[in-house]
Amino acid sequence: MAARMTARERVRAEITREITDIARGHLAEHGAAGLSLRAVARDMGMVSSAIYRYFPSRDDLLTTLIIDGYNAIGAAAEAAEAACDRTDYAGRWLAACRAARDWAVAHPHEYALIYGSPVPGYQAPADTVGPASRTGAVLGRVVSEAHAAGALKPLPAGPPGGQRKGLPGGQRKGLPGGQNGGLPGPASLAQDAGRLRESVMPGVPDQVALAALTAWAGLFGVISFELFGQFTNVVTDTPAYFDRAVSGLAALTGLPV
Amino acid sequence: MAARMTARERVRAEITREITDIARGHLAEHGAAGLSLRAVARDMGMVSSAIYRYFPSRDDLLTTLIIDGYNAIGAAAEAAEAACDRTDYAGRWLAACRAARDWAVAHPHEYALIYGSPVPGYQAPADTVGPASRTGAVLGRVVSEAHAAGALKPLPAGPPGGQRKGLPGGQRKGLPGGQNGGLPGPASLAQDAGRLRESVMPGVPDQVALAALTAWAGLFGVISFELFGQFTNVVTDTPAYFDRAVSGLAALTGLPV
DNA sequence: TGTACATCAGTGAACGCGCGTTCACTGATGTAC
DNA sequence: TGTACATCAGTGAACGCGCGTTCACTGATGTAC
Repeated sequence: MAARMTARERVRAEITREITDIARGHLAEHGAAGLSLRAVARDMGMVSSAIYRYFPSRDDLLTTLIIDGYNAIGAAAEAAEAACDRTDYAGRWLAACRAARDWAVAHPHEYALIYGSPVPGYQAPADTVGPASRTGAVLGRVVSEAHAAGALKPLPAGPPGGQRKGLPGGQRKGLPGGQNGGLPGPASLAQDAGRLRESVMPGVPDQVALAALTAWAGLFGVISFELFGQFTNVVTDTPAYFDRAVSGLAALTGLPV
Repeated sequence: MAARMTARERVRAEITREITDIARGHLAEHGAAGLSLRAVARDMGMVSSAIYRYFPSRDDLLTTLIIDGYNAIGAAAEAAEAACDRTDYAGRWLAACRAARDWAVAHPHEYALIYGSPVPGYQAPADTVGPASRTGAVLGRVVSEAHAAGALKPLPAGPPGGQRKGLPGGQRKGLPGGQNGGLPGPASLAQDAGRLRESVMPGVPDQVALAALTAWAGLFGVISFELFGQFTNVVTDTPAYFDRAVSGLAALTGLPV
């Protein structure tokens, strides 16, 4: 990216990009588990060992693809949201969600790589967490700005005491008891909500933060169901259904839909 | 299962079960893409070609595991829901959701096999669709029985005309125009809702059917986020958060939470 | 500007591994008379 | 109850394939003086 680059450096950057592009193509054909350095090398017209000048191992190539994927879907959501009227909070929410879905539909295997089953034997390094949070951060910003502007509808109060009445047969696994002074659910949830407030949703109440978290997970549930085939023979007009679904999810947070 | 079985048939059933059990174990260690007939045969103390007496190909073994997985999570949800007071609709919903999550947490790789990224190169045959719908059917039954009993809160009316106002830049892909007489979204969605009514949610209004669909997708979004690592460093008390989340999703349908 | 040396990209062979599937075969178990 | 034949489970060898990674190497490109 720096202006001063030797010819060698420029060629190196170019070839690195070419490798990741070809790897993305293979991802689309054979999935993450089928991504092979040898196959990429073949498509590059190189001998397989030459790839090791650019990526020290297959997992490093995968990591690059994962980070690129998170950045791409995050950037799409950011750009769509940024193009909206600042006071149209529901519009901003919807735009971000649509952008995420559009990217996913256009790049189903990259989507599966980042939001699908973990790749067996692969451990995501710490560099992925920043990019991974971009899309959620967009959604969080919309909610917290709506809250700051007083544009959120009030939510119905949560269940008193936080923990629901038990089921017959008591099949809920107990929480590690007691360290929050007898109200295990709420205290720990308040901590989680506090962390969300600090990172992506400044100023919002616990309830709103947790609802936004659910809306975020729900968004990707809907996208995954569409892409992974659960909606086959169930939803035919997926774009129309998607708009409905994410409007419903937005309502969980109090956004005026 | 029939009472009359020859010794040979019983042995065959037993060994078939043993193969799937071992295969499930391998799934847990190496993921779906790493499931190998040879490895299963090794663990059985058989030569690899012997497996072909029981499964004609690797894909058939995978199909069996997929069907078993759907049946297992569906049966868990059914049993938990059946144990509840029939008029406690929110309790029935929560019980089914918790059972689904508990099963998923206990069988993460089987869960990934059925609700994660599609296995590359594998095409799910028609036998999977029945079992695949069991969990959703439980949730749908709760909602439709609650509706029949008049226990659902009324939902706010959907957006008039169904289709939201466009985004700046008009990035929505157009629906194939016109065949529903100018209101593309709602008419097609009404069809989808009608199909849901016929299959799993008799008697409910379109809006409720679509909301239940979103709640269903949202449930698995939350489970997937937990299992696939998206909640790492975000949610610490996952059981407590899960209860909150699925209560929120239930509210989308009008269930009294 | 020219030369000597260091750095780097790419080669080609090899290591050691695992995979799905086919095939002709041996024995054991079941069935019909 | 006993025998002849058919069915089936499991064997062992083989086919043809692909994989990640290492290593000593050749040339080309860059750098320091």
